[in-house]
Amino acid sequence: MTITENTFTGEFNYTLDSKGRLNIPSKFRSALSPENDGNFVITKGMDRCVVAYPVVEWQSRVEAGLRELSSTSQRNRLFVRSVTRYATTVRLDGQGRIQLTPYLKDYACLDRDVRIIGVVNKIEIWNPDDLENIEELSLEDFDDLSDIVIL
Amino acid sequence: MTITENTFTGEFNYTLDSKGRLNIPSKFRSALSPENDGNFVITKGMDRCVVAYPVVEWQSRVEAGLRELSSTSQRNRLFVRSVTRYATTVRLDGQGRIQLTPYLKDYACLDRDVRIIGVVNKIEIWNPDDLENIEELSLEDFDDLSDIVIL
DNA sequence: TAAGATTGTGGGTAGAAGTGGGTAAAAAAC
DNA sequence: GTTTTTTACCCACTTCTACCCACAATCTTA
Repeated sequence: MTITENTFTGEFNYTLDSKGRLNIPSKFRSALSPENDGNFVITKGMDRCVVAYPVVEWQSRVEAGLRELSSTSQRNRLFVRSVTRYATTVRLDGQGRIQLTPYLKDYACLDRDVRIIGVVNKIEIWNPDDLENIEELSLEDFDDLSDIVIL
Repeated sequence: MTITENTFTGEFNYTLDSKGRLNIPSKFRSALSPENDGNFVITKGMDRCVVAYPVVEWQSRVEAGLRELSSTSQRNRLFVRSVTRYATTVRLDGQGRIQLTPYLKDYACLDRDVRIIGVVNKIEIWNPDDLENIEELSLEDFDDLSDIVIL
């Protein structure tokens, strides 16, 4: 089984400690640790959150996608830069924690309380307030999309 | 026989114990335990209930669909998040019980008394009072739909 | 009907998970 | 080259979880 088949789900509340360390849910660690070097890549997410990919996910999906983007349009160039320049490979410490970069901590307004959610092939790290304030999907939209994913 | 052919039916009353554990009807356990890792996925249901899918159900219906969705549109991102963040893989303990997450327990207003019903390919977990109220509302539609599904 | 098996419920406990802090090595600054 | 800051590793403590055993009530079967 490849690591890309692993799916991250669930929601977890943690706190950044005084040293700026962030715990990673133990349910997610197994997808990161053994054959996957215990490393993953953190960078800027879409809606003011921090995203974390297992390195294989990052390489196959993100890097591959970024390579496809034509760099003739300035819009694309800006996008590719903003994704890659803030991307950092991080490693779990002995207790399963990571260290966020100052930029990402600032970008996602992470102070002390942090909410981590699993989103299929990646992990998202949020300020709890921001996550709550994200506009909920309208019911019509939800129903439309539920045709694709039958609940 | 594949697990997807299994159909859940019936209604059962249980109680959440002091540790927050919830018994799963023994009639449902056989569809979950042996070849299916004993795991299933619990998440938010449509009408303030908690739904539980056997993992294979979840993977074939939900995961497969979610992976197809492009995350470039915010609408899609909201949808994927709203599905995965509340989903948790749980395992039956030796006595056939599961542990609900605090969020889902709160969402479905589950305190002590709990009603579990089988709904074809999934299980629904309800506050008994909520379930009764829903039933009353849908009574007038029952006859209409009975034309399609002949009982 | 009696005996055994199954099921629902409760609780103890070892180990895991989350959190905090000390310290030495490494990096950066002076 | 020395000092200061930062990082990473280690250990410690608390809380929580999962596993185990127990037992009464119900169901099954001989």
